[in-house]
Amino acid sequence: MTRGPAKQFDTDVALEAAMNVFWEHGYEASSLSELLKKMGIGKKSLYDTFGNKESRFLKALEHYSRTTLSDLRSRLAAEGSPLGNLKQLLKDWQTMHSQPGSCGCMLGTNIADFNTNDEAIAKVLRHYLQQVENLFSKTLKSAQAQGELRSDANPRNLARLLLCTTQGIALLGRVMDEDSTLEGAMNAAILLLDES
Amino acid sequence: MTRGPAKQFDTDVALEAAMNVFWEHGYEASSLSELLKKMGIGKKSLYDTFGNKESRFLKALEHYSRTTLSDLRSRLAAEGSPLGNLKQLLKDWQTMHSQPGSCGCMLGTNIADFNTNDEAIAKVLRHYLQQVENLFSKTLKSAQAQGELRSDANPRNLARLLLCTTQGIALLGRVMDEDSTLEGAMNAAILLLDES
DNA sequence: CTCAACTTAGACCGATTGTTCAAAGTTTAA
DNA sequence: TTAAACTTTGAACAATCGGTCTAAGTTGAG
Repeated sequence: MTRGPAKQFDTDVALEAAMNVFWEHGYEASSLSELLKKMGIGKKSLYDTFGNKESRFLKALEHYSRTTLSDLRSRLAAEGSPLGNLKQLLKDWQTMHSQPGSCGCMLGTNIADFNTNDEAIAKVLRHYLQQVENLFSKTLKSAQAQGELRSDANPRNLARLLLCTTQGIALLGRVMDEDSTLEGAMNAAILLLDES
Repeated sequence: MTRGPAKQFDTDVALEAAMNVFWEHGYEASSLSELLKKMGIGKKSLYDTFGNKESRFLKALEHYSRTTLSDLRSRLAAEGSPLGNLKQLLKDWQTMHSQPGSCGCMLGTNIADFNTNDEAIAKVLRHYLQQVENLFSKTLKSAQAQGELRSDANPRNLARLLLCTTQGIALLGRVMDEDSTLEGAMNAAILLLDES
C-alpha cells in the first residue's frame, strides 16, 4: 500500500510533547526550536505532520481538551454522590495547581496569550470552556435531583461560578508560592456547595 | 540647573500608552515596534527613559496596579454598607470585562504570559494580588462587624474565593462573546455573599 | 557667543523568529 | 533490480526581535 520508510517517530508521542510545550509557555512563547528539541524530530517532519504554528497549536489544544474533558466526564459520572464527586474533583484540581512548577490550565493560559482577534482560536477555546460549564451544570442538576442541593439553587449559575473560579485558581497557581490562597478559595467554594 | 532641551513628550502619557500595550497583549507579545508606535517616541528616548523591556514592563505594571488598587480602595471605603460597596464593585467588574474588546486584567493576563521562572516579575505579581485579597478581606470583616455577614463566615477565605473568581472572570472575558457566562457566575458569587 | 548637556531620528547589530526547499537516504511494490 | 514514494537532515530565506550607537540638532548656563 504505502511505499517508502515508516516514520521514525510516534505521532502521538510527538503531539503529547508539543502539547506540553504550549501548555507550559503558551502560544506566543512556544518557539520552533524548543518544539523541535522536546519533540525530538526534524523541521521538515514537523511541518509535514503538523503544519504551521497555528495548526500545530490547534492540534495540541484539541489533544489537551479531549483528554482533560474525558477525564472530567468519567470522574463526574462515577457511582455514588454527584456532589461528592464534584467536590473531590475540585479539591484535586486545587491540589494539582498548588504544586510548585504548576503551569495552570492550558485553556486559561492561552486565553491570556493568544491574539484576541484570532477568531479561529477563540472559537475553539470557547467551545471547550462551554463543555466544562455544561459538565458542571449537569452534575449539579443531578445533585439537586437527589436532594444534595437545595431546590432553589441555580445549577447553571453555580456551574458558571465554578468555571470562573477553577480558571482563576489554575491561573494563580502559576505564580503563587504558598498554597494557602488557593486552598482557602477552594474551601470557600466547597462550603458554598454544601450550603446550597 | 538642567541644560539642554526639554523632553518633547510627556513621561506619564508615554507610560500610560506602554501600559495599554502590555495590558492588551501581555509581556511576550508586546513588541518594540508597537510600543514605539503607540507611545509616539523614538527608540533612544524609550531606552533612556524606561530602560530595557523588563524594566519597561515593571514600570507599566506598577502604574496599572497603583491606579487600580487606589480606585479599589476608595470605592470600598465609601460611606454606607461595606457589603453593598463590595457587591457593586464586583458587578461593575463583571460588566467591564463582559464588554467586547475587553482584554482582561493586566495582572492575570501577564500571570499567564510571563516566564514562570522569572522571579522578579513573579514577586511583583504576587505582591499586588495579595493586596487585592487583603482589601477584600478587610471589607468583608467590616461587613461582618456590622452584621451584614454571618458571624460564622470566614472573611479571609471568602476574599480568596473572590480573588480567584474575579481573575477567572476577567480572563474569560477576553474570549467570551456573550456575557451570560460571566453574568451568571457573578450573580452566583453575589448570592453567596448575601447568604453568608 | 560658546560650549557642555541634553534631546532626537534612525542606521546598524547579532540573534532568533516561522517557514521553505533542495539534496540525500530509505523502503517497498512491481 | 529499479524506480516511485516516502523519509530525514540541514542549509537558506525574509522578517522581526531587543538593544546599541553614531550623528545631528536644540537648549541654556556661564
